[in-house]
Amino acid sequence: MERKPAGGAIRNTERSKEKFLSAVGKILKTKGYAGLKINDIAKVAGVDKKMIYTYFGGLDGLIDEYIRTQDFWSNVHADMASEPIDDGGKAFTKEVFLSQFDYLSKNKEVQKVLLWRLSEERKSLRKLTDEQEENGEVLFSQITDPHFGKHAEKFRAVSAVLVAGMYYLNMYAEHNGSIFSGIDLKTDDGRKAIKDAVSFLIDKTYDGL
Amino acid sequence: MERKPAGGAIRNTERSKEKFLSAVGKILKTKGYAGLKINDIAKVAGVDKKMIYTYFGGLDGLIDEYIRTQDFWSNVHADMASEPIDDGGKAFTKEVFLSQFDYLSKNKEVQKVLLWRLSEERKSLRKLTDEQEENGEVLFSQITDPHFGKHAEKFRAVSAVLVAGMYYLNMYAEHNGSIFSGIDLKTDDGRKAIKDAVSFLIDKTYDGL
DNA sequence: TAAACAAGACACCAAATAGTGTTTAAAATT
DNA sequence: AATTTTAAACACTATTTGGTGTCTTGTTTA
Repeated sequence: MERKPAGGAIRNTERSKEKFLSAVGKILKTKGYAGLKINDIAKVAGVDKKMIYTYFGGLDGLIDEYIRTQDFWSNVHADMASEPIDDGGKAFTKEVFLSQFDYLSKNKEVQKVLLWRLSEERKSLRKLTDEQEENGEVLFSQITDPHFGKHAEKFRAVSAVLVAGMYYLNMYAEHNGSIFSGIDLKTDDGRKAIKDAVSFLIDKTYDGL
Repeated sequence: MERKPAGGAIRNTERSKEKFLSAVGKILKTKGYAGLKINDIAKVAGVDKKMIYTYFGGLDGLIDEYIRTQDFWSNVHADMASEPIDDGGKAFTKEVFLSQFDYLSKNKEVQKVLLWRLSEERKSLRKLTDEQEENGEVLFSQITDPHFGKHAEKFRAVSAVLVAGMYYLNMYAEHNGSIFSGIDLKTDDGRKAIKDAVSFLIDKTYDGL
């Protein structure tokens, strides 16, 4: 019995699966999670929607597999210990936060995922959130908690506000008028002002805690 | 001709309009903007959906009127000059920011509007955003810009990050796992940690700019 | 009180949407 | 080469959705 996966030019399970998954990404990027209708996905993929049921058990299965297989935050947990840390992680924290900010502004897919997570309850998204939280936990418990000692939680709170702020501002720039607090988030100057502010606040936190 | 608006116990235009508008609010609060389907609104209102077309010209008209007639940010532009300002607006800014944070956590409707604005393009929502921006502009140009002089833009950038951060954290707490950077945003302690951090960052900004 | 008006109930249509049954033919197995 | 398997097209159903036409009857006006 045991049938080999189709490797032909016309019928090919793996290739069709890929087409579906990439169609999900394409639609998510352009229309957001609300645009993930099964008919449209099939149309974009160029494969009959029936296959979504046979391959993934349905729309939910496909979407969950998409979320599971994408590595949205690959940039972050990249190189933790590239350089020795002797400043309590100040430079490293700045680097992580600011590169996060730029990464997000470029990557519309991740922006949509952020929005998605705020809008819809979904196990696979929750898992994504938990993993991200675990990831951050490494930075805190390994590097900044030891440095800040009894003020460790305060630093975490500052981080929360800064990261959350950068998340929101990026989503805002994409969808709203782009001007927030009089700063044009779509210009390089505006974005630099935000990054300088974050940098400044990190400095002050390291100085003043 | 000139017919008086129906004031009967059974048929009453104004009352029905109100029912529709309040149904929109109720659904928005519980299910978010995606739940604003015309059939469901009519069901919640207890009035035939046909009336939505005759009164508001359709679903969009109803929704726009809802947005127009609600005063989501009434708490903010309340009392600008309650006390004399001699600290460059430090106390006032803190007060505005922190009360904003608490207000948002209590008011689910406004949370949904924030999310809505990030998700859907809509003139009436855009207008809301612009009005809010104009409102903030008063605080900046009247109070903080003069105080910070050439660093005025830097303070605006800091404000942007802090306000955006508080927006995001409130939405996050409502929908996601509630723990962000190791801080439980649903507990009083966690929320206090965030507020302390914001307060701390404002202090440092006033000290250090 | 009778006539005119309009609120709104009810039934209907059309489009979009998720999901399934049947058939075809491409590719693997024998 | 014949047979079996199954990828995938096609056609279909059911449900949800927005939107409209018609008729009844409460309410206002004359």
